[in-house]
Amino acid sequence: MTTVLICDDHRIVREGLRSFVQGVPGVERVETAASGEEVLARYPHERPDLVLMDVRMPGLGGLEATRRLVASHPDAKVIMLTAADDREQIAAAVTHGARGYLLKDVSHEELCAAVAHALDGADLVEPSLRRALLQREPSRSAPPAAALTERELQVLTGMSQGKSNGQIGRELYLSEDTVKTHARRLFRKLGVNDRAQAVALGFRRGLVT
Amino acid sequence: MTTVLICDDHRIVREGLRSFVQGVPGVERVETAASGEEVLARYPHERPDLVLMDVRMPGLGGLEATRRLVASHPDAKVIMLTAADDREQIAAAVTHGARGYLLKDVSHEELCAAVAHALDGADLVEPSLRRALLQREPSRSAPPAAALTERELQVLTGMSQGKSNGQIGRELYLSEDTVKTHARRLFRKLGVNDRAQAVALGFRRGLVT
DNA sequence: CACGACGTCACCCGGACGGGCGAACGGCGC
DNA sequence: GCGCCGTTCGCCCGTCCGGGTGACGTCGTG
Repeated sequence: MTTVLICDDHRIVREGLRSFVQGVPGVERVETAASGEEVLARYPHERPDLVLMDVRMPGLGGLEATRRLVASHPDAKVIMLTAADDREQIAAAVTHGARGYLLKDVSHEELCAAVAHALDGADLVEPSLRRALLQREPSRSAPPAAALTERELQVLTGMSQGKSNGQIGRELYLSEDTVKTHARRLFRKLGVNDRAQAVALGFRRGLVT
Repeated sequence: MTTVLICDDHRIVREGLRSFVQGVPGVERVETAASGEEVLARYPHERPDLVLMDVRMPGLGGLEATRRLVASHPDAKVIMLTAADDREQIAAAVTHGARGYLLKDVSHEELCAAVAHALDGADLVEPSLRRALLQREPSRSAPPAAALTERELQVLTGMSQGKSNGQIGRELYLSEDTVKTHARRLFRKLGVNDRAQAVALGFRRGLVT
């Protein structure tokens, strides 16, 4: 029983993907989830053979959801769906444990091929994106793109809503000093040095919405 | 011959929408376009009865495309598709000439109903969004969403790239004090009080990328 | 058990930021 | 000509922010 689990917060995208994936030979069941949290909750029971996950989602983003899923289920196969041909996002997707990534603009054939290959167990990359990746300078050995912790993500979310450290602290029942500690740490991880940069990067990577 | 034209840069979304819309009684032909430019080019020849347009698209955004389309074809019916339940975006959609707006998370039934009503000639709003709009305080009679000037947009862009006021000033050949003046003004216009909020709003409104 | 990662809190300090205010110039429209 | 707007620049001041450092507790892993 070959099952594919689709995760996206937009019903339209879920249905679009479903109609695409249902045509793939070998796929017998297609399930859908509307959030990263839902995937984490359902995966242990349903054990889909492949997860198609959108990067950009409210709450747990696709990246973080994938990281956690792969951490607890190392054999999980995740293909990340990215809206834009953004090297940052793709690199992030791979470092977070995704087996592959697809542009939301893929053709029916490309998606079929990708799903089929992934079900075969092969890691894969979308051809046009592979080219984009290969074009990049091989110099910088890639900062490991450290994953944010739960708290750090909460603080970043607060920042993206324009809240001050004090406000974030009150909402999370923390002291302002603690929020500042989390802020410092997430700045380090993201490689930025102020909240504006952090917010911008958060949006670009789909950590916040 | 009732025709609906779907416009979105992601094939998956286009196909998802197509599968939704094709089920609507009365719709005989469903066309798709991948950009706002394509819609403007094809509309005069194909004269679709309804256009479903995504707000977030590279190049000509959905808002600008709608504005131009309605300017040249005042009888054009456009339903805007928004990803997030964002009052700002919806208000913008309406002021740009859209007859209605839908969340990308609509159910099949909601979309069918919306399309059917729009084809009937009625202006419409998505129920869950209407509620969100009605919940807002009726006190503030809507700040006209003042447009940013060229300079202000440049400063905001710099902010979204994590630059300090001094850096922005050096790049634009301005004094830091001048940058701060533009910053203060764009904060006022956007209704925020620090750069992090401004960056977040910039991303949400698509002012920066 | 010891170690590391995470979370919580605290202190100090310098600098960047944000707000209020004033001022001057050029262009545009009436 | 007058007024409005956008742009440019300056000053003051309070404050929040960001960096450094230290500390303590709790987990889970090795």
